Amino acid sequence: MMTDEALSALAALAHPTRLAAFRLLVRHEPDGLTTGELVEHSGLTQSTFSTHLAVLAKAGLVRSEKQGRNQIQRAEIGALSALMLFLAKDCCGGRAELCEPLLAELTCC
Amino acid sequence: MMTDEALSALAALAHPTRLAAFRLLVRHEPDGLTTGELVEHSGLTQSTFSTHLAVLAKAGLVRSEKQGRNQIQRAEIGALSALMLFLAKDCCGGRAELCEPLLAELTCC
DNA sequence: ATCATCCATCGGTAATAACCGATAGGTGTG
DNA sequence: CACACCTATCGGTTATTACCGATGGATGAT
Repeated sequence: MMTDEALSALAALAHPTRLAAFRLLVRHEPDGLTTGELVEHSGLTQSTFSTHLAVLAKAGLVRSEKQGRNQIQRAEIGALSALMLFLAKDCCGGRAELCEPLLAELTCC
Repeated sequence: MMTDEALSALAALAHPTRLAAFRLLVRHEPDGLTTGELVEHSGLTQSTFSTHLAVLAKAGLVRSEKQGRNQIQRAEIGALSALMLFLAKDCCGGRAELCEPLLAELTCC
């Protein structure tokens, strides 16, 4: 993952509405949710939420698929993994000792 | 890590200058760098960079320590780990199979 | 004591992002 | 074909953020 991709992923998640939507989508993998359901959860206007969704999509964190007249949204777990790997390499690159506690916590969950 | 903390950490890292500074600090653990050195790397004004540094500090990603008339900045690896754990729990919570590839990559680095 | 250095904060401007209502393009239904 | 529904995009306003120069407090050197 390039720095620019990481930046847009970070920016996409750095918003309450988008982070909540993304986490909700992760919990609904692999079925996904329709845009309308996400809008309801967000409490925002359909148009406002749509732009948030576009940010997530542009960052590669969410992919959408048309199903009838609904749009199914799904979390792109691979993008999340890539982002975490990007962050992890900052400390693990050459200094694995710094990441050891992190790995210990991750493997237990 | 609470959602608000994760949000401020994400927002702090979602900026080219701040992400670069943070990564640089991680690479210079545990010695740290002075604010002046970071300013040089950033290519920005001292005042502008100082506000960026404040964002990182407020998010708990950087802690500073006074040393003479210099201010030594250090990356807070624990905060990075906490953020990654926060993100990881989204997919690992109840569905460890999604995080398996991530863990495989992490343990190898 | 004086002076230079380092850095945080203030004031102000310009750019960016968030939000809404309204519109319009598709898609299924009657 | 007409109609209702779902969703993306446009136009415009407001709020937030980024950036700079300038100021001032603190520290070390002369």
